[in-house]
Amino acid sequence: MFRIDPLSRQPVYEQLIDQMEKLVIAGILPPGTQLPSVRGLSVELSINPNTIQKAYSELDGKGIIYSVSGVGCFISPDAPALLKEHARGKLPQLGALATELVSAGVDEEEILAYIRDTLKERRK
Amino acid sequence: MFRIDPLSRQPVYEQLIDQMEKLVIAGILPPGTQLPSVRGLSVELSINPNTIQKAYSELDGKGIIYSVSGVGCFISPDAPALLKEHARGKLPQLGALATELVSAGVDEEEILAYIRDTLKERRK
Amino acid sequence: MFRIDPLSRQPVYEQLIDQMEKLVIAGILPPGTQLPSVRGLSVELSINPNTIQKAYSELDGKGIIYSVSGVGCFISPDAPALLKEHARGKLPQLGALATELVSAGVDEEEILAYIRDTLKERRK
Amino acid sequence: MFRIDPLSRQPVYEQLIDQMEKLVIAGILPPGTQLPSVRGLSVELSINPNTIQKAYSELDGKGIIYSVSGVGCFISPDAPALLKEHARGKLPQLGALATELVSAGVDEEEILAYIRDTLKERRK
DNA sequence: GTGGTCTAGACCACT
DNA sequence: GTGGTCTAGACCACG
Repeated sequence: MFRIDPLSRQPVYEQLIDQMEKLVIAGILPPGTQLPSVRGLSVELSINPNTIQKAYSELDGKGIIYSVSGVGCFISPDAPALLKEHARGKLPQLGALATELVSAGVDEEEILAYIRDTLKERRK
Repeated sequence: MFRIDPLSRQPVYEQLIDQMEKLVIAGILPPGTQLPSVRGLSVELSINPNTIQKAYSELDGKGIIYSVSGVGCFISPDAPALLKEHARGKLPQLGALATELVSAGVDEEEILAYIRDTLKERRK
Repeated sequence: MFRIDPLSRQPVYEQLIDQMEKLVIAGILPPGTQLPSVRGLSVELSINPNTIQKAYSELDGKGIIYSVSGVGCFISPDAPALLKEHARGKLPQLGALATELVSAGVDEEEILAYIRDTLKERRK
Repeated sequence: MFRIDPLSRQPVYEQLIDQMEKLVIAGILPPGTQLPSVRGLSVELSINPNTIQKAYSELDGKGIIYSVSGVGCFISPDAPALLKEHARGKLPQLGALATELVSAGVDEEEILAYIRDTLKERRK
């Protein structure tokens, strides 16, 4: 369910958070779904339980999941809304990247065409 | 010439590299230009000389600059070509970001319009 | 009779205790009243019997209720007195909270007015 | 500077957070102040560095402090405003406590008088 | 030196 | 069994 690259510069717990958020956005983890237990996931991914805990704890802090002590962790009802809200905030990041490419001599139309193609590919 | 934000999550030496590369791409630092000395830049930016050194040696490793012992560092003749090559490699990154936004419910047309506007703004 | 929020950070058994105590203070559960059986309450609230048991035994330890083997649990004659005694002990806690708010810049009069309003609301 | 009670039910890292916030509100730690280092504080309080780290990390997440890797942690410029904003949100908590006391038979005037006295004491 | 991440292993409270 | 906290000790990147 999760794929971790321990060699990545990105911390393991952040990889977990990112993947969890993508699964929620994709609707694969709808609100109310119970997440794998801290210990269970830790053996499955051969990662220390504390690292899983840290990821879950941050997601809890963001309101993406809620955890009931002694029971388990669950996707929060507000999770999809929160994440969609947050996504729109990444538009400037995209604009900056595009600007950087154009400055480097990549043609504007090429960029737009590339994005269109990528998204078309996605729809299949 | 350089603006460093010591509070940024991005390491100072990476900020130096990024800005140097942008200046080269913009043609402000054409090939052959001599760079400020490590010591000089360190006092100007009030940054540890080791940090400047690290940025310079990474740029050297990439072939963006070359250093002549006892004389100084200079922009490499291949620098613009190298950087433009490298920029095109970032297209997939842009596609991934766009895909992420669309998955989160941002409209495709909104994304393309945003990029067009950003680039139009840039041309002014 | 009881409302349990399993998502609350407060343990379920403590929620039970608090609500039981409030019912006693309010006079809804006068001394001598028999409490619901552990098993009965557990199915009614869909809660683990152990959790009910823990709440009852803590209340027993405080002297709020007493349990007669094979018969059931009952509100102790001293319960109202005990609880009122205990309530007065919370005054310092209230003072500390008020002090904290004032330190944070909340106006003293605003605090007193808020309390007056809250209590007036209660009397309705 | 900090007093930790390892026997308290409240986690050590939360005790640290609370005390830090109170010091900021009291103006003892104005914005820009550098906090004790993770390791330094850990030996001073004879607490594991990870626990200090967790406290700092949560304060960073809230925006109360910001941490510069390799340099240190500092009180954020927005810290006082953030905390004062948050404090006003505790008014309902105070109202609930007062209601509980009144239900238990404590006189309303006694409560108000107690608060007034506590605050008067504070001003000295 | 600094903050940040990770592992290993332990203990606790709750259900 | 669950999540949560804590300790001990290690390693990394940064300045």
